[in-house]
Amino acid sequence: MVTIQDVAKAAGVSVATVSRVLNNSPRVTPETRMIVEAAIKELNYQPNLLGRNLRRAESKTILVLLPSISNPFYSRVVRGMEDTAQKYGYNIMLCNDYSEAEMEKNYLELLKKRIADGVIFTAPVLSAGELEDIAKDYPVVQCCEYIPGASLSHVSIDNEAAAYKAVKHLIDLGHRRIGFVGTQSVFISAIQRENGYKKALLDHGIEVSPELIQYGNYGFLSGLNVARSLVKMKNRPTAIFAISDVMAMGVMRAITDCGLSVPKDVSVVGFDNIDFSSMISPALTTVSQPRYRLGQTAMEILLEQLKNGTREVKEVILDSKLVIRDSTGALKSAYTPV
Amino acid sequence: MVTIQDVAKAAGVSVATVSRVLNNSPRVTPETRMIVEAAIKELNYQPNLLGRNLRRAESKTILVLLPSISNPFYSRVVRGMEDTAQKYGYNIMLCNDYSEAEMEKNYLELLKKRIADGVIFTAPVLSAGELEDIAKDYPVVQCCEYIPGASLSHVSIDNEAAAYKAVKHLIDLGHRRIGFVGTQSVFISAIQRENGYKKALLDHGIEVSPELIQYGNYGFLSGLNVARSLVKMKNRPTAIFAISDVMAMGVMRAITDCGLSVPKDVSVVGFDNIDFSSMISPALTTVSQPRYRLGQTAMEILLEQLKNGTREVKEVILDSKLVIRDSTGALKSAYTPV
DNA sequence: ATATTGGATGTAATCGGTTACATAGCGAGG
DNA sequence: CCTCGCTATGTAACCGATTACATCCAATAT
Repeated sequence: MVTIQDVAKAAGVSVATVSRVLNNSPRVTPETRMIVEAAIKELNYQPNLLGRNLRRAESKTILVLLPSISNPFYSRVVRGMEDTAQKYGYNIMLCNDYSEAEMEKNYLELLKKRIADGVIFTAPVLSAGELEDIAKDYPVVQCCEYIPGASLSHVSIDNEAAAYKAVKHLIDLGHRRIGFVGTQSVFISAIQRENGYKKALLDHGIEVSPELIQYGNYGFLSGLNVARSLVKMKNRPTAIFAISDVMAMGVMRAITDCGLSVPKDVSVVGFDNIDFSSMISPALTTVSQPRYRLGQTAMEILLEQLKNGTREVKEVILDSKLVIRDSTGALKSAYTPV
Repeated sequence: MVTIQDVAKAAGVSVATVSRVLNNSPRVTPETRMIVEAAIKELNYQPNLLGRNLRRAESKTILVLLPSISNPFYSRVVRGMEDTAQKYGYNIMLCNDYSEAEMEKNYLELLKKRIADGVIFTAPVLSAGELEDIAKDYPVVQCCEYIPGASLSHVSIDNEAAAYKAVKHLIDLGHRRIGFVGTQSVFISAIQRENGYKKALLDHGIEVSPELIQYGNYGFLSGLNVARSLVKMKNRPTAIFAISDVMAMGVMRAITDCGLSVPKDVSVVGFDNIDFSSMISPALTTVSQPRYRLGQTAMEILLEQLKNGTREVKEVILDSKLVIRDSTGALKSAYTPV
């Protein structure tokens, strides 16, 4: 392995000078710089970052925790983080935590072991206290999901407003019996989306019926199962709002399995606008989040914290928008007055 | 930050002894071991891996290059790699190369910079020569895709045999006009799957018609566009084999867009068995690869190479299987004799 | 009692960089 | 001609671990 020593010897200078060239110090004569650069090229030298990072007490890598790369929602978010990190000379370490606290804790050890300088959570399952403990020692940002109580930076959308918009769209189409397919999870988005659903109903004089609210576990199959019970009701809903596209796909399947059709018999709205939501048929009406910008902003906040050493808590809310496709249609069974 | 020095001081021993405790050296009295361990716990000490790795000249992390985490095929593959790496005390560094040679080269610098000890490619776009250059200095394994010429280890399935099986299934159902939707890419899987398609036809006395072979770029939209031309032919195929599930979804959309139905009018077979292939309706008949084991095996080979310092070239072919779902059906327009 | 041995522990070199401080060399000003 | 000051470069300490080698001590052999 070629080291800075070899380069120094080859160039006939000291290691300090080589280091100065590497770090663009102005205290180097143009000629010696040329000589050193020639030697670097000649030997095909790359500095050993373990040595550099040890000395500088930094690793130039950021931990990014996400539930699983199989969740298609996060790919654009990650892209935003990647691009931003790269712009500032950082690498990211992408880790699947599979929504397991133990996994998250394991990966967080990398901070203490100096393999990473900071961490972005996308959907933490750790408690507010645990997160705040980390944040005492290291920069932390939450992206997408966040823990309301914790005094930690986060960037996210207004899930309640977004869900409100989605349900209002159904109401505007004439629907009055609107089912909800969600989860009883720790994630704030699930709670806020449910709140948005209820608020939209109430604001439009529609009663919230508990039997129309069903909980699954984010999966396709759970969406399917849960929706089946909705569809099989004697007085079934004419529209269903699901808090994720994958669950919405389960809902659509439940509907077609029962011999009904989307949107003719039941309209369906999802959430997230994953790529597949436009590939299925009928294409899914859903809520689109600014995923790239979510990741980008989170990374910028983190790197800012790292640079300044500050721990200022920033809360950023980005806009979302409803994408209307083919899975929603006007209620046509009756001329219900709006 | 608490260092090994602090622990040594707190325990009243030398750093060497602490290090020996950390590394389970037998040359430590049980009592002093206890004292040291108490100090470690007391101070909540974690060794700085930058120091350790520098000294040991290793990083205990493996680079994993994949086109993009948005490709749902790779999530299980990565899981197999992750679990295996973890078992042997390694971390993985997951990198999206977006099928860009420049990106791949950038990430490979991490090897020379000592941030990673070896690399697994899933779908390299670099040339055989470039890959072999890397392999001179570092352990390299190809997983899923590979470059036929290169003398590098790889683990993969027999794509030709798998495609053959898929097409034979269509033939067995009575289909004779079978379309092919593929890509003209650098990836061997695309070539082998096309070969398998052709071989299956020829082996069953069916002529290969160039007009039934269409190329796109792996995307949903390209699958859709390309399939549209197949479906609109006056003498349209009664079945279509696509080399990826995402393309197959495009194909299905093209068919339904034309007012036809799957599988009644046209049967469709995909490839990869991504999660979504069972969520859409009709559920897609497709080829399932042992994704977890692909990743696991690749990682095992890599770590083996790393441990032994050998560069033995291993070529592992795992089994695949056809998963028959609802997108394929018997040809019923005529009683074609088999 | 002394020499020998072997195991536990300590001392210090080392990995490959960065950087504070030391030094050398040169030009300008008196 | 000497001094001062500035700049380019070198020397060596340092980051936090590991580990070869040295040392110390107690137990055993003679």
